[in-house]
Amino acid sequence: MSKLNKHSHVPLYQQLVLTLAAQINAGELRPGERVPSERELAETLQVSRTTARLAIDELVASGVVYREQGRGTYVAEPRMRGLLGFASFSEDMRARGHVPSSKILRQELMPANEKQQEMLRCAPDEMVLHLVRLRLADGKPVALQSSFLPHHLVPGMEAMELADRSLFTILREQYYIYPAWTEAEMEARQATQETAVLLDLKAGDPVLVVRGLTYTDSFEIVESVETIYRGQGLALYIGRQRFSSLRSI
Amino acid sequence: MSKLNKHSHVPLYQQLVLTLAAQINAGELRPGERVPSERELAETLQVSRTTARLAIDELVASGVVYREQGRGTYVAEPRMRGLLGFASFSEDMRARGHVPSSKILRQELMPANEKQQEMLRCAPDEMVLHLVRLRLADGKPVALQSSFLPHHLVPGMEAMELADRSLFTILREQYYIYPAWTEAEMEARQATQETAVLLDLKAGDPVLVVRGLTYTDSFEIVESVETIYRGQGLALYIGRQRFSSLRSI
DNA sequence: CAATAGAACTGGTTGTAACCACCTAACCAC
DNA sequence: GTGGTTAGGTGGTTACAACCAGTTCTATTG
Repeated sequence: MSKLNKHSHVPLYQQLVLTLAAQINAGELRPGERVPSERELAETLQVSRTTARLAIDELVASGVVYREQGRGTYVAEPRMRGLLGFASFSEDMRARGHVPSSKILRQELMPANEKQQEMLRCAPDEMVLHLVRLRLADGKPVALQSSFLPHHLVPGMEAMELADRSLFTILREQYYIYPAWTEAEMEARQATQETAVLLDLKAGDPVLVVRGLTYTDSFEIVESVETIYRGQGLALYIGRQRFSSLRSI
Repeated sequence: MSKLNKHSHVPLYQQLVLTLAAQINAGELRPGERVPSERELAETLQVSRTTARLAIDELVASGVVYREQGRGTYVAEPRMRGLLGFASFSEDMRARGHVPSSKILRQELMPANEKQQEMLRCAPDEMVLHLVRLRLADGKPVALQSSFLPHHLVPGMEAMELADRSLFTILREQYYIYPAWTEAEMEARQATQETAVLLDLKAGDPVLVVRGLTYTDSFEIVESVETIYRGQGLALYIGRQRFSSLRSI
C-alpha cells in the first residue's frame, strides 16, 4: 500500500481515492473482491476513519465500489460494453481505442438569438461562438455536432485550430474551465438530406439526436450542444442512473 | 422550520434531507436562493454540523442544490423540460401529469436462453419471467417494453394482475426489492412492421431503443429491459451526467 | 476617495469518539 | 445435526472540535 502525503495540497481523502482507483484499474483489486474496511484503511494509512470513509464515499458515488452493511465494501463489476458514451467525444473515442478526428464545418462568432439566450442564459447583445463539427472515428463519420459557447468564456477560440484537439482539453488547459456535468435529452429522428450526406446515410434513415447543456460545478453553462449520431447499429451508452426521486419535476 | 425527531428510527440527516427537499418543492426556497448555512442549520435544529452537512451532501448528489466555497449553498435551477425520463414508466408519467396505462401482451415463464443468462447472470436451468407491455399515456401508445426478471426473485408474479400497477411498486411492496439504479444504452432504429402497428407508426419510422439493466444497491440484477419508444417529437430526458473519469472503461 | 487590511462569514478537510444495525462464524446446548 | 447465543467484524449515524480556503463587507489607512 503506497503511503499518503500528509503535507500535500491534495486532500488526503482524494489521494486515497486515486490510490484505490488505481489499484482497481490495475487489477490488484478485482471485481467482487472486498476492499479493506474503513477502520483497516484508517489504521494502515494512519488517517482517521472519517478520511477513509470520505474516500470510499467518492468511489461509491462513481459506481466503482459498493457497500454492504455488516459485510464490507466490494469492487463493482465493470460496466456494460457500450459503444459511445457521454463526456467528451474525443476522450471517449480514444478510451475505446479509436482514432477520433473532426472536420470543422463552421467556426464563427454571432450574436445570440433568442433560443441561445435562453439556453445559455446570456444577455441579448452577447456574442456566442458557433461550432459545427463532423466527428469521425477511424476516418468514418459518426456524428454531426453543433455547439454554442458564450464568447466571454472563451475569447479567442474563434481563431483557434480545433480539428485535432479536444474541445474539453482546450477549455481546461487554455481557459481553466472544468466541465463537471451535462444534462441532456435525446430523440430518434429521420436524417434530413443535408445530414444524410455528411453522415454517409440515406435521407430518412434513423438518427439519434442528443441535445445537451454542459455545466461547471457552480452551474455555469459552458456549452449548448446538439449532436446527431448515426443510428443503425451505433448504440450510445448511458452511464449509471440513480433513482433519485427527491425533486418532483 | 419544522423540528427533527431525535428518537425516530429515521436518521436525523435523512429527516433533514426530506425537510429541505419539501421546502424546495413547495417553493419556500426558490432556485438561486441560498440555503441556510451548515452551521446555521446545525444551530437552529440542535444537531451537529456533521449531520447538517451529510444532509446537504445528499441534496447535492441529487442535483437539487449546489455548493460554492466561501459563498454558500444554493438551490439549483429546475431541470430541463424533458418529456420522459428514466425511472419507472408509470411513476414518471404520473409525475408529469399524464395517466399511464399498460396493455400486457405477454406474461409467462420461460427457461433462460443464453442471452438472458448472460444479462441476468443466472444459471442455465433457471426460469425467467418474460413481460411484454405496451405502455400508453393518456390512452395513446408511447412505448413497447420487453422485460425479463429472474423468477426466483419474483415468484408468483407470472400470475399477477400487472396492467394497472407499477412494476416498481410491486417489487417494493410485495417483494421488498428496491431498484436503486439502472444502466442503459440507446440506439435509433427503424420500426419494424410489427412494432409500427403497436405504436401507431409506419414501418420504417424512427424509434428510440433503450436497453437497460436495473440493479439493487448491492448490484443484484432485478430486470433486463428493452424499451422501444416512438420517435418523432418524443424526447427522452437524461438526468445529470457527471464527468467522472475514475474508471478507465 | 481609493486601496487595503481585517473581521466575519461560507464551505472543505481532518481527527477523535461513541454508539447503532447488521452480518458472519464460532461455539455451545439440546 | 439443529438451533440459539455470542463475540467480533462491517458499514451507518451522530457529536464535538479544530483548522484551511475561499468570499464578502467593513473599517481603517494612505
